[in-house]
This record gives sequence, C-alpha cells and structure tokens, in this order.
Amino acid sequence: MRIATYNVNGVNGRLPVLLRWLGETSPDVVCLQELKAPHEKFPEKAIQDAGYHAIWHGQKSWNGVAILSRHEKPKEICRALPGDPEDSHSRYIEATVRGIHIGCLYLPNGNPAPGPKFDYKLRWFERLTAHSAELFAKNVPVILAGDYNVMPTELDVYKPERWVDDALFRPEIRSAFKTLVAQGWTDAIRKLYPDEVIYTFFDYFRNAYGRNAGLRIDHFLLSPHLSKRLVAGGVDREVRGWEKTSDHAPVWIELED
DNA sequence: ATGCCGTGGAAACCACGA
Repeated sequence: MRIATYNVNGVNGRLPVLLRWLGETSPDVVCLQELKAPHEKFPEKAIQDAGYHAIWHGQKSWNGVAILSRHEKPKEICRALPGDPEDSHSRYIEATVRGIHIGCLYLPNGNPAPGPKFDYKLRWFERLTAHSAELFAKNVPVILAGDYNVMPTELDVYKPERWVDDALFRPEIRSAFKTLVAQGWTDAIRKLYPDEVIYTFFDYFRNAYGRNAGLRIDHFLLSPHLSKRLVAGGVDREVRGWEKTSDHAPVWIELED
C-alpha cells in the first residue's frame, strides 16, 4: 500500500501536474495540503476521473487539506484539530482508509518569528501533540502525514546556519517536533534513510531546485505497528522540475499489506 | 541576507508562503 503526501500550492493551478503525477505513480492514498480553494472549487470531478475518492476541507485563498483514496471513500473522523474552536484555518482532516487512521496536516509556517504567527504555530503544535497522544493511546494503526513546516535536524537543511532564527528551524520548533515523535512515532523517511540528505521543498527562486538547496519539511509519522510494515519510501523529486509545479515535491511510503 | 517566484483574490496591488 502506497501512501503519499503532497503540498500542491493551489490544487486548481496545479491540476495538470497533480493528475500527471497520480497517473504515473498511482498511490493508494494521497494527503494534499495548500488547496487554496474554497470547498465548492475543489476539482472533484477531475480527481474522480483519475480514479480517486476524496474528502476535503477547503478555504478561500489559503490553506485547505484533502485525503484521496483509490479503493474506498475515506471515512471522515474529523476536519479540524481539537482544542481551539476559534481556529478558522483549514489545516487538518482525519479519516480511516482500510482501517488505518490517516491524519492529513498542514502545520502553520510561523514566520516572522517571534510574533503572533509564531505563537499560533506553537499553539497549533501543542494541539497536534495532544491529539496525537490520544490517537497513540488507542493503539490503532495511525499515519500523521503532511507539511509540518519543520526541519527536524541540521541534516534536513541545505544551510542550517542561515535558518537558525527562522520559524521552521528555531529551537522551540525542533524541540516541539522531538517531543511529538518521542510519544512513540517513527519518522518514516528518516528511518529508511538514517544518514542521507533528503529534501521535499525547494524555493522557486535562485534556482533552489537546480542547486539542491532544499528543506525536508514534509513528513510521515507512523504508529508502532505500521512502522514494522514500512518497506520503502522516497521523494518524487523530478516532479519539482515539471512546468507549473509546486514548490514542494511529493513524498511517499510503501507499507507491506 | 534577501520573497529575486508563485498563487489567489480583489482590483491593476496585496497577503501569504518557507
């Protein structure tokens, strides 16, 4: 079973790229972030024609998350992270597919830091950590996939010294990620490639992709018995080189059936 | 060191992203 996560940076502007990638790689389940479309403008028909059922939580202009599945319609559990009814951003959707709980998340960017946006990021992270603890305690198969907007270690940044004060790499955020993982989750890509430089994001400018000046910020966290089923994973790096592409590349993992 | 690029929405610029 192949599960992918992809920050599309505008699901409609990116539709040709998304459909081509779906056609070429045929993931079973896909978590999408940054739809940048309200609910009614999600390209449901095109995605259905590509062979996928979908649930999504859109929002005008920004954010927006979706879960696609080839086999069955994802059974929605919730479409917001618990803990703040005032939070209006569409950044989380959770469903089960074939008995696996899949949380699709788009963690706030948090820049500029310090400031209110960074505070929001820290609070959002705390809510995620509280929710993940509840999921973990249920002892069910769980995947928390998406754009975490965190480089976990120096290995995950092309020039760490330039990012120390950035909201994606500040000590508080790396520490929050570490605390989350320490509940018992497995960072799937890091488990498969403990020492390799792997990036999932490349800025549009300064030829970041050509220079391999990237960041690893899109992650899969796996619950213990899914971690045992992990057999492969990687980044579809070449997609980042396509025309009219997102600044993120799709990331995928393969679980033994 | 830096939105130099890109998107969406409203308005012919702005907010936002990482």
